[in-house]
Amino acid sequence: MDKQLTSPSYRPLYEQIKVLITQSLIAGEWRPGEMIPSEIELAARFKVSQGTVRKAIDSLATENILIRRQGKGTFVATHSADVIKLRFLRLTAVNGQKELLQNEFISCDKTKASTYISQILGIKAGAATIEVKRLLTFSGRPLIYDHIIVPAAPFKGLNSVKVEESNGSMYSMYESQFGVRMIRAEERLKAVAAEKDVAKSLGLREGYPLLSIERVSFTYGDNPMEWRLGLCLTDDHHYMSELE
Amino acid sequence: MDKQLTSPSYRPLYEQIKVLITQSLIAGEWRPGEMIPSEIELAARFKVSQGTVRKAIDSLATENILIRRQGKGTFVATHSADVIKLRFLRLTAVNGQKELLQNEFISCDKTKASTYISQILGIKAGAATIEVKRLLTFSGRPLIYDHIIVPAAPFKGLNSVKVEESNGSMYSMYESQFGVRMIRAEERLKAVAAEKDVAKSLGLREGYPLLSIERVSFTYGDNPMEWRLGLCLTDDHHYMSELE
DNA sequence: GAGTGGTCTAGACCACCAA
DNA sequence: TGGTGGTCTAGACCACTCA
Repeated sequence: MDKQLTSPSYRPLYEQIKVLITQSLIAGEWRPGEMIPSEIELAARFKVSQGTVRKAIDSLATENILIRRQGKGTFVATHSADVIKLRFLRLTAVNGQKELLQNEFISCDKTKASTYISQILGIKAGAATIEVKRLLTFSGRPLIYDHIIVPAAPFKGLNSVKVEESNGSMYSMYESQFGVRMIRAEERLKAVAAEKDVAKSLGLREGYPLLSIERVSFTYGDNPMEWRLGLCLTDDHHYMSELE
Repeated sequence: MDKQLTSPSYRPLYEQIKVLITQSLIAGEWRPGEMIPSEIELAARFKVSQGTVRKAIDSLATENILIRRQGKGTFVATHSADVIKLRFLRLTAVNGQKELLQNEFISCDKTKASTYISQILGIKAGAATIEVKRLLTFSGRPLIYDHIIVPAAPFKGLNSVKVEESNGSMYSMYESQFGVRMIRAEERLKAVAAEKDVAKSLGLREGYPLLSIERVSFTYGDNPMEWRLGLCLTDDHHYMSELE
C-alpha cells in the first residue's frame, strides 16, 4: 500500500487497517464467535506487512472487540461465551462466593423517548423506544431492580418473551436476536434512597440506601444503543473498580 | 542478551526487560517526572534490539508507570503534574463543572493495625500504622469524609502538618516526601447510610445515603501501601466508570 | 539539524494447537 | 505436521520537539 505522501492530516497505516477491519465487523462479514482470516491473509488482502495488520488487531484486541488465541486464530468477541457472560457486571459478593443469577421479568412496554433519553441514545425526542423492567436475583435474593430503555428501530420484535428467554443476559440476546453487539459502556454511580415501588420489589423499607448505576452501552462506532438504570442492594455485595 | 535456551518456563525477552526497568524505578535510578534513557541507549545497555525495549516500555506506558512523549523522551509518571493530580478521583459534578477541591484536616493518629487492615496491607496484626481523617470539600461544600490508613514504617515522619500541606493530594505528598509512588488502586463501592459523626461532618441527617468507596492502593511490585475509606455525598456528583 | 519516539517492512524463529 | 499467533531483529523512514 502506498505510503503517506505529505497527507494533510497524518493517520498511521495500522489505524486505517483497523477501520477496514471494523467495517467488515459491522457489515457482518465475520460474526460474533467466528474466526477472522489469519494475519498473513489479511496482510495480503490489505497489501501491507503482517506487522501492520498485527498492530491493528492488537488494538482491537485490547478493546475486547477481537480475541486472540495463540495457535488457533483470532476471533470476534461475543457476549454469549460462558466465561464472559457477565462482562459488564461488576457487582460481586463480599465473601467472593459464586452465585446463581436469575431474571425476574416485570414489564416490557412500547414508549416514546423523553428529551433526556433521546439525547443519550442519539435519537429524536418522542421516537419509539422499548422499556424493560426486571428484577435480578442472586442465589434467590432480589438484588438489582433494572430499568432498561432501547431504541425500537434496531430492536424490532423485542418483547417480553425474548426478555424472559434471555435469562438475565440481555447482551447475548441482543447479539443473537438482533445482531447488535455492545463493545463498551459508561457507568455513573450514586447512592440514593429507595423509592416506594423499588423498595417493595427488593423487599426493603422506603429510603433504604441503594447503589444507583446508570449505564449507557455502545456498539461499533461508539453508537449508543442502550440506557439502563440499575438500583442495587449492596449490603452483601460491592461494585469493583480498577484504577490505573 | 542470550536467547532462551529450552528454559523450563518460557518468558519473553521484553518481559525480562520490563522487570529490569521496573527494578531501576524501584531503586530510584530515575525519579518521578524525570526522563529515562532513550530506547536506543536502553537497547545497548540490555543488549537487545530497540524493538524489544520498545515493547517493554509500551507495556509500562499502558500501565501508566511511564509516559511517552514523541520528540521529547520517555518519562517516569508522577502524581504531581497538575493534569493528573486527581488521577484516582473518579467523582465528578453531574453538571460537568470544574470545581475547586479543598482539604479540611480532621485528625492524624498513630495506631495499630487491626486484623483486617493487616491482611490488606500485608503487615503483621498490631503493627504500627498511621490514620488520617479529613474532609474534602468541592467549591466550599463538604462532599467526602475520608479515613486513611498507611503502614508507619515507610511513612516515618508523616504528621498532621504534612497532611495539611498536601492540600488534598496525598499521593503527590507520598511521592515527594517518602518516595512512595502509587501505580494502581482497587476500589469497592457500596451504598450505605450515614452514621452519626460522618453525617455531622457532612452536614446531613443520620441515615442519609452515601457512596462508600473502599480503596487499596499499590506501589511498584503490587505492594499494598494505603487503605482508604471515602464516604461521599452524591446528590450532585457521580462516580464515573468505563467498561470495556 | 540533532535527537526522540512512532511507523513500517521483511524475514527468521518460537510456542501453541489440532488433526 | 502444518497453520496460527507471539517474539525478536535490523534497518529505513516519518513526525515531533527544541535549541
